[in-house]
Amino acid sequence: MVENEAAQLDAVFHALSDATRRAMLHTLTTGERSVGELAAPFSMSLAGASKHVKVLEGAGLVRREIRGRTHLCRLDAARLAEAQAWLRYYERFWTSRLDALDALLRAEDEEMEHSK
Amino acid sequence: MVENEAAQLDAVFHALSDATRRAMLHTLTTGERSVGELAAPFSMSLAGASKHVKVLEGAGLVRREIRGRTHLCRLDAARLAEAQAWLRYYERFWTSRLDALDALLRAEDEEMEHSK
DNA sequence: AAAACATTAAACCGATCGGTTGACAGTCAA
DNA sequence: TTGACTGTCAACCGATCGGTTTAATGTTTT
Repeated sequence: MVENEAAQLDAVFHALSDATRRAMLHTLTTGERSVGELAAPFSMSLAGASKHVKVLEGAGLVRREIRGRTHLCRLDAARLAEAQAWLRYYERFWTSRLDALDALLRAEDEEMEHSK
Repeated sequence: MVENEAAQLDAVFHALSDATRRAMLHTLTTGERSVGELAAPFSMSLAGASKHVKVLEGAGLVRREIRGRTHLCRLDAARLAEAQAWLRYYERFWTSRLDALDALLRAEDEEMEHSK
């Protein structure tokens, strides 16, 4: 479905860029759901919701188990972990202010250490 | 530009769903860059790259300072932090060692499924 | 066998996307 | 002042998006 690493992230971030799909993922954190159950909260045709589920599945965020006439969906968070790993690289650019404060405090500690 | 919280996430995740824009963000981690400098690595018209920068700016990931005839861009990671905060809610679905093992085994199953 | 149910498939719609080209505007240097 | 430079804007293109409706597929119930 998705070949390389970049395309993987493309698919995951694109899947997450829609509020309906994010809500579906949130629902799935409380347990597995059929497509119909996932669709219920939205004022949208079932076919429309089904396409959202397919996007989530295509991004690897949801796995589907066909059981009789219902399709049971459950969350697969591994790809979310990859997305977070990507974001983690940028953590230092918003924790830097805290880091700077930390460094400042440590320098003060050291100074006090020297002067005592 | 972006009103509510959901639309905010929409914009950020959408901005991140393109490899060119992700690469631009990565470049900006090493310091500020003009639009031309951001565009240089890509075989793409300047106007095309300029539109990517605008998407990043619209999502609040980049701030721009117009300085003479060049537009200096720098990373603004606060919105990335919000995206990560969203993802953090899902951490418990992959941080468990059992979950990780489970995911691994399922991935192997899937691979065998594809190769048969 | 027939009817009800759960879901996808296909065709279609307008909007947006990622990209181009060409014209334009502001700034700097000769 | 005349160019060169940096960047945006506007119009356009084909592809994809999010959504619909209608039809079809397969499953369960009666």
